[in-house]
Amino acid sequence: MLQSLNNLTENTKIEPCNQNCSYCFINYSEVLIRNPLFRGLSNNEVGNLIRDIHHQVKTLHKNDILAIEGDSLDNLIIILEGSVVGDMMDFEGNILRIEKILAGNTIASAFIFGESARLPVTITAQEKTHLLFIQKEELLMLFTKNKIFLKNFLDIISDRAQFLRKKIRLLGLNTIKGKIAFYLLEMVKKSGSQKLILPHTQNEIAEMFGVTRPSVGRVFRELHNDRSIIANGKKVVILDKFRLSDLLRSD
Amino acid sequence: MLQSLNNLTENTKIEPCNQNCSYCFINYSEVLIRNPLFRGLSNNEVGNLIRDIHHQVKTLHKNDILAIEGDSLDNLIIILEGSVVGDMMDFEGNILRIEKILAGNTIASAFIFGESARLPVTITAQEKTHLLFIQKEELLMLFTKNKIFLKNFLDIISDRAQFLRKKIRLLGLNTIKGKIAFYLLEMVKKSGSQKLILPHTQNEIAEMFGVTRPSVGRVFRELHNDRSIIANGKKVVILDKFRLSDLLRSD
DNA sequence: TAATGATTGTAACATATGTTACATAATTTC
DNA sequence: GAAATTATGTAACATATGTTACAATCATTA
Repeated sequence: MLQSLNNLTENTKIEPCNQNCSYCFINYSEVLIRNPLFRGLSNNEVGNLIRDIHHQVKTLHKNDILAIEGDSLDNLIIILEGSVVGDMMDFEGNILRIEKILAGNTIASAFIFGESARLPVTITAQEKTHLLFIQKEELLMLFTKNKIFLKNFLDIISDRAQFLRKKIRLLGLNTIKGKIAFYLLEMVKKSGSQKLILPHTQNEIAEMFGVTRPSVGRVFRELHNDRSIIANGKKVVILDKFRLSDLLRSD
Repeated sequence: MLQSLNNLTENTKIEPCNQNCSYCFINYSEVLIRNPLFRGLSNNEVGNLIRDIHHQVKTLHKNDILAIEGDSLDNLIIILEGSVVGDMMDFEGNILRIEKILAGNTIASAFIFGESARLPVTITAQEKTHLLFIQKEELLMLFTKNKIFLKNFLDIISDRAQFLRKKIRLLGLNTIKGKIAFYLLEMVKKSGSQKLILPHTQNEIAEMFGVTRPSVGRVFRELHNDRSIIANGKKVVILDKFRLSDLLRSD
């Protein structure tokens, strides 16, 4: 942990780009083009947008901590390569994992403005990760220069709000069994199959919902015993999708 | 309930304004001026902004339902007078009260854009309420015309995101005792006194946190018994603020 | 003011979840 | 491939919370 913080100081120093940087455009244009922030803009337009602003690139190594929940947030942060996770933690060490964020997405974009712009979560790199930073003021300038860019940003923010809404609903209205049912149904949706190899350990699932690992195991056992699923470690076969849906106290 | 829906159809019909409406400006400029959306703009500028766009005013009576969670959201909605509450409900009738919103504020502003712009909560009037609607497309136009307006909107959205973040933290990392402690400490902060007359029934508090009313009563009793508070109906005296803080698994 | 409805207090019991500990199996590292 | 580490399964017990019910008190209405 202390070592990670040291790494942060030494190896993740911001590399400022100059005014007409082509490094980012050449190296990351593919990623940026795919970013929802630039949807509907041509390569040329994206290039111009980036070149016109002061941007910075930062590299994180696996397990590096970019910032702590509550740190001030003055930039839009785009993941160029790699992935990070966002966690909430309390002083007893309990972890609530909010999200894993992949390359091509932005970090905490809904939190950049406001009377006190602070990071909602602690950001940790899951692997070697490259991040592009755009200062808030530059961002505002881009909004006035390009309406599509502005609309894209607003769309992203509202999608993020929907994500937070879903989280609140899940945490506020569901039992652990409901939460696991939600998780399994999401995995089915993602993989398009009732036969799953879960991409998370029970511990990770527990962190997603702010519960304990043995409780996660217990719920899997109960679902197995009442024939909603066949559970064998990470291998899960969904037997009764409707019964899972019924566990989910949704709309 | 059915009666409320009928009321919605008959008495809350949108009153469209014409192109140069001065009705809204004359009647609601005081409220609008105070709205964070118009912060830093002169009366003149606010008047011009409103007059230039197609806006509508809608009236709700007490207990009228404006819209159901999941309904499509095509407008920015500003509360001119009155107040509403936003609730999430599941199919078993459990209610999670997200917020009471007062005049001078906007409803679900963070959710207006996005790939599927939908209301995050069911909106119910607490009293007779006047709402101003600005269509999404008009809003976008206003952003390009007035940078201050755009910045204000972005600030509001980020404040809303912070609100949602806090909600998630509270729901995901706290026991009922922690949630009540949070509630009491918030009331102390609002009133500036350790002697409180709570503005909510136990049932309302239960809805705020998605728990049951007897559990709320139990927690009050336990806090009373361990001398953190003196609780006598809605009258609460905080005896040990630090012990309450300790119950709150916060940062 | 009396009646009615809403709120609060609380008990007994049931259910859900956390805690702790240990054994076994699976995966990763050297 | 062996050793070390991590993940999973699970039990026993403790604690937190929900459910149901009823009595007492308070607030509102006629």
